[in-house]
Amino acid sequence: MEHSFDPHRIEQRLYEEWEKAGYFAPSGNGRPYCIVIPPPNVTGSLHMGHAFQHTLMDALIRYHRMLGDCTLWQMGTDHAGISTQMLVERQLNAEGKTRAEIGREAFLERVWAWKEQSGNNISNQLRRMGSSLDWSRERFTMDEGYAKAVLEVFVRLYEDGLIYRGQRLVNWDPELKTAISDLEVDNTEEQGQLWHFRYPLLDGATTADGKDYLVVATTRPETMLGDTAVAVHPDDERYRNLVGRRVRLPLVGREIPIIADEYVDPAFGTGCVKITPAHDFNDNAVGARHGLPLVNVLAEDATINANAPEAYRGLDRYEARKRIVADLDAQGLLDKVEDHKLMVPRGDRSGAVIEPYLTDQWFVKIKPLAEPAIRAVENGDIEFVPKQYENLYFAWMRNIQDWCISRQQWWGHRIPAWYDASGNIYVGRSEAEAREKAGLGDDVPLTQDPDVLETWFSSALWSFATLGWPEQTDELARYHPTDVLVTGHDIIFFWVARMIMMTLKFVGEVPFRKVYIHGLVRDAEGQKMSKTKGNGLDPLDLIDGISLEDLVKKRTENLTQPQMAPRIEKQTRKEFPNGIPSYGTDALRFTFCALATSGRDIRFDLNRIEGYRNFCNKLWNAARFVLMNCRDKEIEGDAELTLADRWIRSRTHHLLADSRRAIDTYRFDLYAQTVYDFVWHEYCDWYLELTKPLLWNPDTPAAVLRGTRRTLLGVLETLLRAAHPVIPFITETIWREVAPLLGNRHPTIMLQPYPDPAEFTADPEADASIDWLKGVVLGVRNIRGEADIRPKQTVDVLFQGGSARDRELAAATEELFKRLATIERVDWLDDDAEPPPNALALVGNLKVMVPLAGLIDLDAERSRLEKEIQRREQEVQRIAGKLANADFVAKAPAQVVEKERQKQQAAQAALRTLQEQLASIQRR
RNA sequence: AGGCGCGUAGCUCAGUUGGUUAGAGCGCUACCUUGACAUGGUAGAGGUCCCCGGUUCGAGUCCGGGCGCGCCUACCA
Repeated sequence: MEHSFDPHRIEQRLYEEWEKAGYFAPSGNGRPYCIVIPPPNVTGSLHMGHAFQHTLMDALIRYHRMLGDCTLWQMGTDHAGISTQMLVERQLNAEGKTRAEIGREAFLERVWAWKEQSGNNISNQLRRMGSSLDWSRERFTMDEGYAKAVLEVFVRLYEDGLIYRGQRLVNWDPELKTAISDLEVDNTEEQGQLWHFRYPLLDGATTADGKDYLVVATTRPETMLGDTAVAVHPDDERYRNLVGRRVRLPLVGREIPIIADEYVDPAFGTGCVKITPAHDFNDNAVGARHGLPLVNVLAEDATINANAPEAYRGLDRYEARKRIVADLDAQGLLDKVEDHKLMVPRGDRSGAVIEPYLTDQWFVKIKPLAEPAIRAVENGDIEFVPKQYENLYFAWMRNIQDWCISRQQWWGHRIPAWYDASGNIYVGRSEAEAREKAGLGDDVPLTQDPDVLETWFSSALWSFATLGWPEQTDELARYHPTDVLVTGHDIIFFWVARMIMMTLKFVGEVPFRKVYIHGLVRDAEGQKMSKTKGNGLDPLDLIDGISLEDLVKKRTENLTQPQMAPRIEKQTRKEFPNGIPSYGTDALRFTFCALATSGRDIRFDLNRIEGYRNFCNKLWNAARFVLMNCRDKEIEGDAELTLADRWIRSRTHHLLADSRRAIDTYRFDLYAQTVYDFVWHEYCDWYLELTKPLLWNPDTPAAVLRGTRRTLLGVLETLLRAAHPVIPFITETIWREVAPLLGNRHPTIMLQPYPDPAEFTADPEADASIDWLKGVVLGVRNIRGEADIRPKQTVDVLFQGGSARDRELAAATEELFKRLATIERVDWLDDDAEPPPNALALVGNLKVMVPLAGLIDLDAERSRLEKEIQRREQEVQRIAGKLANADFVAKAPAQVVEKERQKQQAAQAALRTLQEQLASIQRR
């Protein structure tokens, strides 16, 4: 084995080997266990969030595979309609072409080509992360079988009356020229203005204070071209007499009514609201209540259309806004303008300001689907981890709105609906079926709806469509419902909720039994990682390392906002002055697990991954030590276990129980910590050190050596299996060296059983003994450290006082004690003997003394003692306070009181001893 | 505006049903190249558990209020 751990020598080779051997495919007769991967965008590249999520899933998958479950990690990718289309369109534009020029068919060909080319990128990244996905069953949300599932779902929902087409106000992205769903709108607070306009009253009407106009306020002046009423609150005394009268809409000249509606807040502004039913969701509702006409004044690119006065036609909405304000001002109808903060709706992909826009779209009638989906979580068929996310789910589901599923795009599942010349709708699995169902002859020309379904409509079928539905496949029978969905809280509504609804509807069972929600990966400052901010990291760059120059280049290339480049560069140079060193996959995976605390976002920090790279190296070197001392050595035959052997076996028992519990409860952080702590602070810090005196002593009996070597190897082999789910590469590599020495010649650790705590006996007696040994060792080390005794300088130790058990343990562990604390001689003093001047440590009643003998500075020892005395005094005082409290003694459980009494005695005794010691030092 | 969450060492975070001296990693200080590992070892320093009040024999932990931060949802034109 190499002197230090080098991930590059092992990782890729191992993965290829595993994949070739077919270890990732389900096998055996165990209980089925299945996770479907949240399908990454096929044309994207994986970011830190993916890497995080995949690490957790792979840990679960490897764990269950080792438990003997028939384990499937279902692979697949998503066609990601809008994102992908935008991306390919940008490529096209860069070549000076447009989508419209090359036409639908050619464009789609191009997207498919790009998908083929780009898909490999993701596969490669997933492989580098060590993800043990079953590649043989890879699916794509637009592959043939999947398309069939989408078609089937659409048609059946339509037949059940749960999909309908209607003209409604939808969120319209004027840049992409498509409708989007409510969820795809991000509301951001922006600085804007509030314009106050005067709308002249007609027929001589006046307000209560004698004005011949009403003042309405708006943040979007251009929409006034489509106003069809002015509304006031029905109880508003100021305007009550005007309800039913009319105003003249300036610039347009239309006479519009003054109506009364509860929607108006009389306390805001003037209490008069202009109503634009075609361009505002609230106004639309008001309009519907009052039977107002809808006047749409915008074209699909948000320019002003022919329904508006000539002067504004063809103008962009913001240009029109300026003109309208200017024109009103010129007519003396601009009352005032105020600065105003408002929430601006923007498309989550394009960033364009969204317009509420009147169009024909397809909708899913969602309430009937939502009800069973709410019940499934209420009754525990599906459980969220952490639980609090259920509230979020319920809140959204109970207030859910119909879902707009049609998109005016090309890349996606084409809507299976056809229209005849008079606009009648025919839906079917094919045009032929649509005709047949309607009894339509071939002579009636039909045209298919040009639109596609939004991506999340197809993603919603993921759990069952990937397993072969609508066919009743073996996979569907075996792996559905899947066991757990691992995903981020940002897509609970987009995906999780919709998957639950669709799966209940079409499979009649839940898609998964648990939903594990992890946090978002942020940068070291807690900022969200994003391409625009240039603070993202490519997981592969952490695995392989990257130079500063390459990183800067990567972060500043192909920016949608190139003006950010200098800032990104500066920040990058500051944060990574030396680029990023290579840490390897195992270190990265371990970091993700360690950071996966429940329900919070994680901050990714290089210091952290560096620490876990060091951990890998520690494990590597521990293995080197073990192999060095066990290879070609006799380990078969009678064996005798030492106290240290029994102790580490006992600790192993706890490691296994704790690690299983942690994974079973999705506490990946505790799992990582348990493994780390065991490897570093128990196996390496203590056990390996405890074996050295035996291994290097020519007089150690053969049976003891055999016992020690078997324990060294056996515990190492076990902990490798225990840790394999999180650090697969290093554990496999070491395991292949270690397992044969134990007679295990299987080719891979991957298919070995996850270790059972029962393989190792809990041994409280050994635990207590080694704890005692640690106590005396640490006592002496503390003296040595505080007195600045050189590490190589041996000292003598005197024991005094203590119990029979202290004597027993001291005798049993003398050699170990001497080695671990660098001690020359150990002697016992009679209880009544006068010890020589010394530095003192207390372990229970046992005095552990290091004679000063010119080694130890009196002043240093005095201050060490004083510190210790002060601590003990505080303790004594605190306990005395408790025990003096009659209520405590009377009401606390007897055992708690008794425990305090014992502590009290011990602390007092210790304090006395320390004070005597201090006095004896003072005398010198 | 409502809902959810967070606030513990310089930093990032654990802390189960309320009960030893509140822990870890990183960072910091001192010493050390000792035959697995300097990607290391040994010792050490470092805390008003955000604030106020309450329940309790006992609160980092439970309850109420406040402050600060984050997220989600809905928004007054």
